[in-house]
Amino acid sequence: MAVTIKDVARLANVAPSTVSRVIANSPRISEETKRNVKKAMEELNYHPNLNARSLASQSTQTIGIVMPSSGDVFFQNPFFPTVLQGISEGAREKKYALHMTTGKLERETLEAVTNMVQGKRVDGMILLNSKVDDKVMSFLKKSDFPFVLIGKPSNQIEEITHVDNDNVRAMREATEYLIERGHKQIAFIGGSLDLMVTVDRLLGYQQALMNANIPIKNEYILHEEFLRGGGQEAVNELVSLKERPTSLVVADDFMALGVLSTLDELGIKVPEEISVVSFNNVLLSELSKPPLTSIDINIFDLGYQASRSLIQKIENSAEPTKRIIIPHKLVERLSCSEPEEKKYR
Amino acid sequence: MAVTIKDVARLANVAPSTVSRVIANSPRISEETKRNVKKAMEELNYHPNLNARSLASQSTQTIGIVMPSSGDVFFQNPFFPTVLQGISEGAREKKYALHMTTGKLERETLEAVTNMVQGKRVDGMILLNSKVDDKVMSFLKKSDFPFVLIGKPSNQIEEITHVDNDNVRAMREATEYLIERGHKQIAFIGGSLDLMVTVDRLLGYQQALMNANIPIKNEYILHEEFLRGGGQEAVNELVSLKERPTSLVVADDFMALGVLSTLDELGIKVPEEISVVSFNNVLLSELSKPPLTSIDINIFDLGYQASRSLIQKIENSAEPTKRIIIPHKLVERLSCSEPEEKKYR
DNA sequence: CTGAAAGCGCTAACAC
DNA sequence: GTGTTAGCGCTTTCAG
Repeated sequence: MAVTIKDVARLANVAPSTVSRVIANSPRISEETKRNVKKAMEELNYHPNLNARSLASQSTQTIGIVMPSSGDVFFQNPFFPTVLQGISEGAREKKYALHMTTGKLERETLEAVTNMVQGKRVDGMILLNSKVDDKVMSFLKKSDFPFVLIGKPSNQIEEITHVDNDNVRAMREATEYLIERGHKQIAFIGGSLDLMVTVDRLLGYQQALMNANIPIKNEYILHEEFLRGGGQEAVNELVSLKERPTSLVVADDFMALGVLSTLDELGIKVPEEISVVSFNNVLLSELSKPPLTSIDINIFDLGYQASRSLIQKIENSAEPTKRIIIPHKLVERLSCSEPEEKKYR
Repeated sequence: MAVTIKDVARLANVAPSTVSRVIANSPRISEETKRNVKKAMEELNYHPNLNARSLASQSTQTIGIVMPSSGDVFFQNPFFPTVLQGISEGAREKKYALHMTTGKLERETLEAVTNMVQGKRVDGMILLNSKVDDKVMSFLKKSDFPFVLIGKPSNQIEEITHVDNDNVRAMREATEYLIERGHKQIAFIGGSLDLMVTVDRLLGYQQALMNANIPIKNEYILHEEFLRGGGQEAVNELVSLKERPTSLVVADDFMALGVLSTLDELGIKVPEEISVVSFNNVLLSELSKPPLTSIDINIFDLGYQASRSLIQKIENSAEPTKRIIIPHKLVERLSCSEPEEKKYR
């Protein structure tokens, strides 16, 4: 059996509770005994049993994450590891660990979450995919269990702490960027309308067009899977239109990559014939041909702020509900045509 | 306070131990009481406290993972999420959860691992990056704690269960593929020699050349970071050689992407002037221009088999040490020139 | 087949 | 400042 607090206590000639206090770094312990106890711990190579500690103290110093179900396309997208990296860094700084489960079906996922929450395995949860009518979220809400959402909740916005970008504005700016470059036929390639991020971006797109008095055409608005395949299909539809768009806003770099490669196969030149602005600015947007002009949404920060604010909430239950907006930035590369003025200079 | 086993026991009119037996699905409990107890659990919405259970039973049903330190380039590479997905799926099937920590420095990582192992947070560990002289690994070995390595250990191969590809053969085949296509000036762009995967692949490369009686030139062998930046630098070095190589084997698709884009900038055509074979076959190898011929090493399976064999080891400590070799496969695309015969046909 | 009781290793009142 | 003691909620002998 492993070395316990009692062994340490015996060796240091103190009571177990004193050892416990030393671990917790209680202020009302004399420096001397602290030293003694620490020496004893070293000597025995003592490490606290975290299960026992969690059981007694009702806290785990662990954050739970609902991963996209294995097999989910989300895994393929660089978004996931990056946001995880951010979460992980925020947790590490506060000495929290990460605990994750997957479920294939929504039912399984819910069960896994219930287990880890009711089973007291974690002190709080970070949710990644804010679906409309999310069972996991309503469970957490009902249980009054600390959680934060990355993305935007579909309802009860004011009552759910979440970390998000201003996707409406971001997409408006992306679209305006194209409008400034003289484009009027701008198509939108987004993900599923079940996702709030798509809803917001579509809205931003429409706002930009309206502000510029450009009519909104339904055949220019496409919804595809957040994956490269989506990009290909979308392009095929768009180029067969009689009024072919001269530019595209694409909701994800990965999709944009599919778009680019399909356009290339069709012999359509970017940016000469079609301009493309995409989202996320993951590494590969720099390596594509041409390099993609992309909105950097600071994915890492999304995760980082999520774990920080979750930990705040865990450690202070009076912490108010918050909405944290992570700034975005348009990164210009070579996938868009130059504005008219420049051309004629 | 949450509902406990006692509440269930009271409602079902049995002893707490009986409830416990029902949870464990003990065979020596009458069907009737089982039903009664289960009904009571439902009624009270009972969920076992996993910390208490772990404390009493000395098992956690969770697997620990050492993540690459946040900030590590490894995170950027699609390898990581894919292997994680495999691990996660293997764990899910056996109802194991995942627990992860990061450390920035090796010291921090070791401490985190020590905490989770000695702290009894996990039943076993999966290690991802087999470095030469790995402290974490020697700690686990010394503690006689179940773990499996993804990759190849730098020593004590026979004593460490690991899941790996046959990287020597894989790279030999990649190189032979180029030789068959008439190439004699073949350069090798790999990662750091601290990584066993690089050592193996370099060996395979050299074997192929030797078998074909092609002299091995040191200036054709480059080691760069496993990231796109690496690819760019490597190309710059290689093209400035007076005997410029006609083909490249690249240890990673991401690097290969950097290679491709640099070659493009230099106006060097692939595959006409230089052929490229790369490794991993991640999604983007299909989307590059030209699409990359790449060795698919089944990253998902690497993770999947790792968690499966870890769980076997956890559940049966007599389980022998194993070496699991995941098959690879060369996926032909368009980044290599055709063999001579074909050209003249 | 089921119950009683002794821990698992730690924390947190409550004493002194 | 430090010790004593009673749990945290579960599993697991040992009886019967």
